[in-house]
Amino acid sequence: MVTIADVAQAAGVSISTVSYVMSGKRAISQETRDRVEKAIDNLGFSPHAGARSLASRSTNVIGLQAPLRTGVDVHVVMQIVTGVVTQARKHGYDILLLASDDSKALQRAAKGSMVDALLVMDVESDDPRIDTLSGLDHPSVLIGLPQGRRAIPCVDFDFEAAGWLAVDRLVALGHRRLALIGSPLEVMARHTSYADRLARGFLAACEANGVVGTVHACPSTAEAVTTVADVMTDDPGITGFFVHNEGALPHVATTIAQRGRQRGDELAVVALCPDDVARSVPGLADSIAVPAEAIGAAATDMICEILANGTKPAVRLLPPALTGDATTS
Amino acid sequence: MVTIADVAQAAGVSISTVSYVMSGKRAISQETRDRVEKAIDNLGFSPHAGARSLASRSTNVIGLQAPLRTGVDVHVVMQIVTGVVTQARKHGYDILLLASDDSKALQRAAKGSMVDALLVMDVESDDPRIDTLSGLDHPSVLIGLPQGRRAIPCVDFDFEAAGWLAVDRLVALGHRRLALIGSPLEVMARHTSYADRLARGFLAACEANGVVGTVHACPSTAEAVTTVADVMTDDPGITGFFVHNEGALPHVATTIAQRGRQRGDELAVVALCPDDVARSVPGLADSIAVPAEAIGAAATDMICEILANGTKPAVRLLPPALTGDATTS
DNA sequence: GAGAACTTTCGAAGCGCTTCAACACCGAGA
DNA sequence: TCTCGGTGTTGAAGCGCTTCGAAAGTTCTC
Repeated sequence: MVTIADVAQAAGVSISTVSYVMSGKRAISQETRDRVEKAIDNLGFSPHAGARSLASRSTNVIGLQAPLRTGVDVHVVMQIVTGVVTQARKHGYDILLLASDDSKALQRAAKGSMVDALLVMDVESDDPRIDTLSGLDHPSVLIGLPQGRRAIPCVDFDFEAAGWLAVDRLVALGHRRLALIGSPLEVMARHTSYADRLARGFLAACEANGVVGTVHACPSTAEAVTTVADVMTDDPGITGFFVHNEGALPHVATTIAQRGRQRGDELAVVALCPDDVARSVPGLADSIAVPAEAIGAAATDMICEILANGTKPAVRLLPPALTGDATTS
Repeated sequence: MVTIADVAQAAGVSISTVSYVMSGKRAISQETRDRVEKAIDNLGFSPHAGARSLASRSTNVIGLQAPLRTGVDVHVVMQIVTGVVTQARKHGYDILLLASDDSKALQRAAKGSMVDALLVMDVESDDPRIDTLSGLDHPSVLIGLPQGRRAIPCVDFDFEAAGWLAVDRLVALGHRRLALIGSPLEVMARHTSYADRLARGFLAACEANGVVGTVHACPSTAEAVTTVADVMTDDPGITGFFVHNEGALPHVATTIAQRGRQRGDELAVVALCPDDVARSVPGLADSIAVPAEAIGAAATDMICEILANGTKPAVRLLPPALTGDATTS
């Protein structure tokens, strides 16, 4: 193993000079700097992460607690993680993936000085982990938006605004009875933050626009077909659909298209999902993109800024935007 | 911050005694052990990961290079990662998620002493990373099965055997003309290890059984419908289908079921995908499970064993098994 | 009853790095 | 010429832990 001492010797300088060349925390003459950098390259030196973290009291690692269960929104989770990992590297950080989604895992990482900060995904309304995080002296950022006091900074997509946007679009297309085909029942039941916010925005917008809107839970499997069929049978007047359910989307879109053809109706579907998912569903005119990778990147930026400047807690919501036909019409 | 010195003082023993209590590397009397453990609990001590890795020259972290791109098989990737992370914790290891999928990332992690070992997913036939790994003095395991010399241990699902199993099943059901509806063209084109192996097993089994088998690339979007329709039109004699394409599966299954009803034919579909994906597709009688989480766990077990015992490189392929109706019939 | 053979505990030397205080050197101002 | 403020560099003191060699105490064995 090549150590900083080897580099120092090769460059004919002291150990501390090498350290200062690497960190840039003190002025070093160009000449010495060149010599040291050449020695580093020649020897293929890279500093020992553990030694560094011991001496500097920081690890350059961020802990990420991601919901690794298969289920709804695998694509979204994956893209958020990608965004986090990629952006973190740009700030010089690495990502430690925490195994379980409980408070213990967070404490273990923090108290063992394995990470400088924590990023937590899939937060529920009054998640016990929020208290845990407050008790830690490591900064943290939530990806999601819990209810109540917001002691911890949050980053998320603005699902409420997305609800409004979808309704506006459907109303502009002339639809007066709208349905939100949403997350599976269990997700709605446990009041997952985003499902709640989306429904709230959707319903408020319907009311503001003077149109009728209903919210329907929907399994994210092929059974979605039944759900949509039921909705359409129960109220044949519904002509505008807003779908937020990755797994169900293809089934739902197909079913609605078929029915529309059968009935000779002008039915419209606005989907809420990542752009590439939307593109894989044929005949989907309108969609609102969930900028999953951007969410991950934004959360990472925020935590890096906190680490760098010690800034205050904040909430950041990424605004929704229509893609597809709507943008060109 | 609570250090080992605080614990030692509280327990009235020396620092090394505390260390030995934690590591178990030397005999400590029950009495002292109790006292030390109580002190650890009381003070809420957890050792500093960096200090530990500096002194012990091992990090208890495994680097994982996962393909984080969205696309085919998100579920499979996610489940493998879950398997890795979960199993790693059982062995006392944490997972560092590498950002990019190139050799640089591997070297950075290894040479910076950030990890004890490396786990690499999504390996292609002659992947440059294999040479990189050989050059490192960190052990590594591939999740996948590259061609050629196998200097690095590999763990994967036995796709070739899965091809045989599917054919056996379809033949047993009386089908004499079979089609493999496989990965998207780009995956087949770059000769991704698993796609090749699956086709090889499928075709060999067809020949051995004296039946006709053809292999078809298939987009993993709704366009899969067209592909299957074409296949069925081109050769109406095909009655047995083997589908390995997560995204396409629901579309393919539906299309085949419809056609079967229209034509009054007994068509059969065997799917190759994780169990829960299979369950979400209605009317899917037979499926061969891709034990994605088990693959991740097995790879982790292997690397932990190498770390612990310095065992030799090996290849481990998890055998396929039928689930669904077939298991009960 | 003395030495061998354990068992249990401890002291101290690092592991490779960061960082502070201090030093050497330089040209500038008095 | 002497001092002063910079600038560039260094020595040494840790950071918190592991681990080796040895000491101290205990039990056997002949």
